[in-house]
Amino acid sequence: MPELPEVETVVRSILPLVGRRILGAEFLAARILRGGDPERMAVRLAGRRIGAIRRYGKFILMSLSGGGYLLLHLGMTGRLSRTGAPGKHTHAIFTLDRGVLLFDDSRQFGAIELHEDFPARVARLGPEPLEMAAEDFARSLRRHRTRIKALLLNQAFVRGVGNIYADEALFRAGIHPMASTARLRLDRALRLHQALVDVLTEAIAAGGSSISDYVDADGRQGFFQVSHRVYQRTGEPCVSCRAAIRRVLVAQRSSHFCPRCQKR
DNA sequence: ATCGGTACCTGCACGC
DNA sequence: TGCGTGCAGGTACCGA
Repeated sequence: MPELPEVETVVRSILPLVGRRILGAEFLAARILRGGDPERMAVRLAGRRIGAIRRYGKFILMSLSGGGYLLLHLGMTGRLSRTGAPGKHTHAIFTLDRGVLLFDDSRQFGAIELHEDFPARVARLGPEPLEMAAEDFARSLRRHRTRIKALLLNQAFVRGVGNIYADEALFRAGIHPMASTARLRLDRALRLHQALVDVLTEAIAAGGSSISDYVDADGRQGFFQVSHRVYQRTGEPCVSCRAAIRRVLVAQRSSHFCPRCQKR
């Protein structure tokens, strides 16, 4: 589900939680805590107030009173909800002084962590693509030796790009997903940066892509999926040249591209 | 230090 | 109807 635009939309939908106090927390699936102890974590959370809520790539970071951070990752199928009742895949229930926050995740790839210091795994992420200068993006890109699709998915290169927006940006830039980064000419690298900025900006404005069941914390769907030009359009005509969209595996991930418009 | 492959989990669509 | 297969927005870990 959630890449940068979806997580950004979710974060905006939970901004009303800033200033709320956590009265209690209940964790129903220990796996989501990644080794953390449910009981101890609940005790440590109780009584703390939610401060700033920020997105770092695909991570959601809430600062807490008394120092420390609650770190959330939605994985593939994670959802936050401020409304509705706990269901089959509800793994965490935060009871607040006003309202509630539920964490649902059918595939359990998501994570909830409590850190007393700024989390190292967040500090290790690459820059935000929307805050990065085009020249820095191009320079960094050409230092790597891999296929461009794999690099876009590498969160240490830029943070927040996932399978949908990698494919969509590559299409807009006319670059084949298997193109070699080291041999990509400067003008094409700069064009890719612009394509990435454009597609992410448009997707945020659309509230993200709702592929199967993605919704924000208020249950609202995104509608950028109707603007996808290649992602999951295998066999359909290219919006630009009518050639059939193809699908190949790059770094074990489906990659959708136009064989005529996108060059290596 | 980097890279590709695999594992982790559940649900769904599809063909037989 | 049921069963097997392949696929799905994610990251972490392994060995090369």
